[in-house]
Amino acid sequence: MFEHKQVSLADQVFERIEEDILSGKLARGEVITEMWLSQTLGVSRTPVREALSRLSNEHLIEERAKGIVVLGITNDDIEDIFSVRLKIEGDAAKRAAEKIGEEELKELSETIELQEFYTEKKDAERIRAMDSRFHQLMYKAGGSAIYYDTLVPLHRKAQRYRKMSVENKARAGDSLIEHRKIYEAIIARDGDAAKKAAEEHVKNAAYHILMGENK
Amino acid sequence: MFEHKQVSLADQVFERIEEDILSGKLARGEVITEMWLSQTLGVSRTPVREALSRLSNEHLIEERAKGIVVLGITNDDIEDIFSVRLKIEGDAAKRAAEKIGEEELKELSETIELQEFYTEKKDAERIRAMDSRFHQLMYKAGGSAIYYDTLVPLHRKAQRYRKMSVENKARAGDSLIEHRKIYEAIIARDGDAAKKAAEEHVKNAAYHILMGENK
DNA sequence: TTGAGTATAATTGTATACAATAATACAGAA
DNA sequence: TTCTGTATTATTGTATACAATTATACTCAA
Repeated sequence: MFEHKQVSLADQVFERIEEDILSGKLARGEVITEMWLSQTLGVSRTPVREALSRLSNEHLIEERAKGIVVLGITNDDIEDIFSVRLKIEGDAAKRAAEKIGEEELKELSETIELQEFYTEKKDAERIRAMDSRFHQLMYKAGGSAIYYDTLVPLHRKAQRYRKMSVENKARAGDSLIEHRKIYEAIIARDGDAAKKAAEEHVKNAAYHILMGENK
Repeated sequence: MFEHKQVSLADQVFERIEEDILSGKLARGEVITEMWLSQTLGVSRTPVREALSRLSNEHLIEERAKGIVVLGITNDDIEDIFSVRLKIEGDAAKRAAEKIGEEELKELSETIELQEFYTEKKDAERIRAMDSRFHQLMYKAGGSAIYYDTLVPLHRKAQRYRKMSVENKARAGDSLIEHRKIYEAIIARDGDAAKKAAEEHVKNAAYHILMGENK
């Protein structure tokens, strides 16, 4: 099924550092060096540099003359992310409903099955993975590289931000229900319903993550 | 003024290859290798790889097992780019009007002055540079890294696509007028007017670039 | 002729070595 | 003490060397 292409050290390093930044393990403002990362992670500077280059593109770090300063994301960033997603994710869903192929539909269905399974087992880590997979499949199914590339990093950042999004049981259950609703609209090839459901889903996720901050 | 930070070989290589891809010099589907680029450009593989990594992030190339395949962008991509920009660039302009600082305002003003100067001299290359600068300053002035990072690559791609956007004199003049209108709204701190002007500008650019294709 | 299997070579992924640069510490004078 | 200039050192930028992988070509048998 989900064929795993050879995952390079650079990829692993990227995932690891991104995770550490978004989860807050690497604090905003902290200054680190390539050598330190290289030694800590037990790889040479080459894959580290490649990972840092990507992180820099995504504005998660800033490469200074001497040392790398961790930027991470702020609550304001999260607000902006949902502000943007609110405006375009609906259209991505609509396109998905109109263009998705049989194979992708099957993958989407399987992803939801697994999400349900892990939600019952309360396996937060895998719930997150399925959430990512669902959204990425949906973005991809629309057939637009532009929408995909625009939305994927936004979703990644929002999802991993302090592990807030699907951490608690209530939200995990709601999220599953909302995914199902989007899926149903897509399989029915109902673009408008998919758009509406996706927008609702984004709105709820935004509400949860932003309100959750103040608890 | 516009302080030029040390520009690395990797940066130069990135610019060069991006330009070659977006202008069509490197054709869609073409397969190239790191070594070939390295020799052609007269640098080692290291900066080439760094540049390729970024290009890959932007979906302009695809790194295969053996060789790199040029993706570039299609007319459909251009449509999608304007579809997205149409939805969010207005808000970016609105935020700019609300949050811009004195220093940035001055830069914006100077950029328009220069754009006018180069438009009169019909210096297409520099007109493009000023167009980029204007938009990037506007995105930045809004104070949101998310909007900035989302919009900059979209604008870059649209602008360089086969050098269509500000190539002919008529569009260059209109573009200048539209920039002025956005600028006037921003300096008046009128968010709604800025939003409207920016949306109009995007709409006109889209019309020009998409209709221009069919001539 | 065609197909399978294997050897070869080309290409990428990673590590290391070297060069350039800039921040820091320190010394010395005012 | 405080400021300035210089030397040192830490860090990044680039090149090269090495390892691993995979596509391609070739050989040999059916």
